[in-house]
Amino acid sequence: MLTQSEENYLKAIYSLSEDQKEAISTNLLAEKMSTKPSSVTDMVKKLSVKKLISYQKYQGCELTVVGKKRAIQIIRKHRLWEVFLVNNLNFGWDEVHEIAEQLEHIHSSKLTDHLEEYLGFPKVDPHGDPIPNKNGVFEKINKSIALSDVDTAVKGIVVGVEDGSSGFFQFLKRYEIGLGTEIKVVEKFNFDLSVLVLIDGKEISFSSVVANKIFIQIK
Amino acid sequence: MLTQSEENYLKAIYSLSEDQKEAISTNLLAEKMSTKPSSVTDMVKKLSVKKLISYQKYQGCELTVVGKKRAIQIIRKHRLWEVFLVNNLNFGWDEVHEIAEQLEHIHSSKLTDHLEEYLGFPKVDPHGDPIPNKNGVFEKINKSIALSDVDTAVKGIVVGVEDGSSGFFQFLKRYEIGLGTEIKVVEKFNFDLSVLVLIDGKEISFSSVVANKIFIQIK
DNA sequence: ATTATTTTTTAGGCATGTCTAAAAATAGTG
DNA sequence: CACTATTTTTAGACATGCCTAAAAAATAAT
Ligand SMILES: [Mn+2]
Ligand SMILES: [Mn+2]
Ligand SMILES: [Mn+2]
Ligand SMILES: [Mn+2]
Repeated sequence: MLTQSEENYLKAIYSLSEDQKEAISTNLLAEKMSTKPSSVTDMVKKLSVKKLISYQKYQGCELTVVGKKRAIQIIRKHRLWEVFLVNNLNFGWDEVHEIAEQLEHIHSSKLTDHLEEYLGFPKVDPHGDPIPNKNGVFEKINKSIALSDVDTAVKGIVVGVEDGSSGFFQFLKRYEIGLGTEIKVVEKFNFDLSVLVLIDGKEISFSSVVANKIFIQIK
Repeated sequence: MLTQSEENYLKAIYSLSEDQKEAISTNLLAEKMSTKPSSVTDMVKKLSVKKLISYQKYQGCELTVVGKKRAIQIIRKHRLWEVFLVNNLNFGWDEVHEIAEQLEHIHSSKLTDHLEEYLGFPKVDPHGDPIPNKNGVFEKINKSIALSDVDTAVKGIVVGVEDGSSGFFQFLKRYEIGLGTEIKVVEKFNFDLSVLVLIDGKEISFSSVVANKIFIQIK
């Protein structure tokens, strides 16, 4: 049985591995976990002994096949609970992440599977992220593109946002942006990487920080 | 924010306080928590500093008003989740306790309240135990009586069972006993405190252990 | 190739929650 | 009222997960 901390490390390593093929460095993982590199070293040693990651001193770490499966199961639980909170308990999509961070650590595969069935085997969570099935399989249908990478004059609909701070969700709510919102890129400014977009007839300027976190699907 | 361990101690103290008016002794609490008296001493000191219990060396402990409220909120969550698991996720009443032991520690009063509403403000959990409302108020309608205390020839229907091991639930399932089952006490044996009962036309002998855990309502 | 910088690990410490063994306090008995 | 038995607390230890400060290794720069 893994501790919550161990599970959170596995999730973090998995998440970072999606962005890069190479091993995850101690410092990068420390950053992600909001902790100190020395703490990370302690933990990767432990996870390595448990064969959940491969780790060589000074060489960073990578999930083993078993470790990756564990990570995906935790993500599965996280996203299923988020669906439940939004669809059934009337939470906003901006309120569920923190609670799901707790619920993802409940140990009962039967619970997870029954919940999935109860929810009608959803394919994506409220933020547009795919939900792995019982066997850890999920489609990376996310051929979405960050607003910052969209060409001028191109439009699309929001299919995902990066799991971020509650401040970011507040921001989205303020501008009435959610899954399905249509956004058109009007102009891009190189000097500060900001993006001028058109939403529901209104022009809005997004900073590069925001433009990097909103993902749209074109056509 | 309380740790899971602290919350479990509060629950245990509350539970023991229902059976006795006096302060809860260190040994009794250790027994209930399946831990050692020395560990209990450590914890009661901590809870005392936090003003959740009153505690004087060698004199046992009692919940403060604040501590009692906390305990009741945890019980509220436990029972609401049990209702959800049985009513919505198709779990059997004998399978939900362990999972609820985990779910009761999720910190979000909004979640609890939304769940309660979603479930339709249930008054009792799947084991017949009352569910406190948002303000910690609940009716002790449990004028039920343990089988061991029922007089000979008296009959009633099962309205509750003591939260016990999964072995106990297996036992109940084997004899097809659930909420609503009619049981008649045929004879009581003083030499071993066993009870001979009649269920659905069949005579069964219950040990005193079992007779103490099944609660029926008469007439 | 040597020095400087950055990254990573080690060493030692702290808080939580548990344990065993021993000491202290309380309760029970004649 | 002493003496014993039980209960409870203390002392010291261990595992987990985190920290700071210092040492060691790897990487970059001169
Ligand atoms: Mn999330
Ligand atoms: Mn988490
Ligand atoms: Mn229960
Ligand atoms: Mn619990």
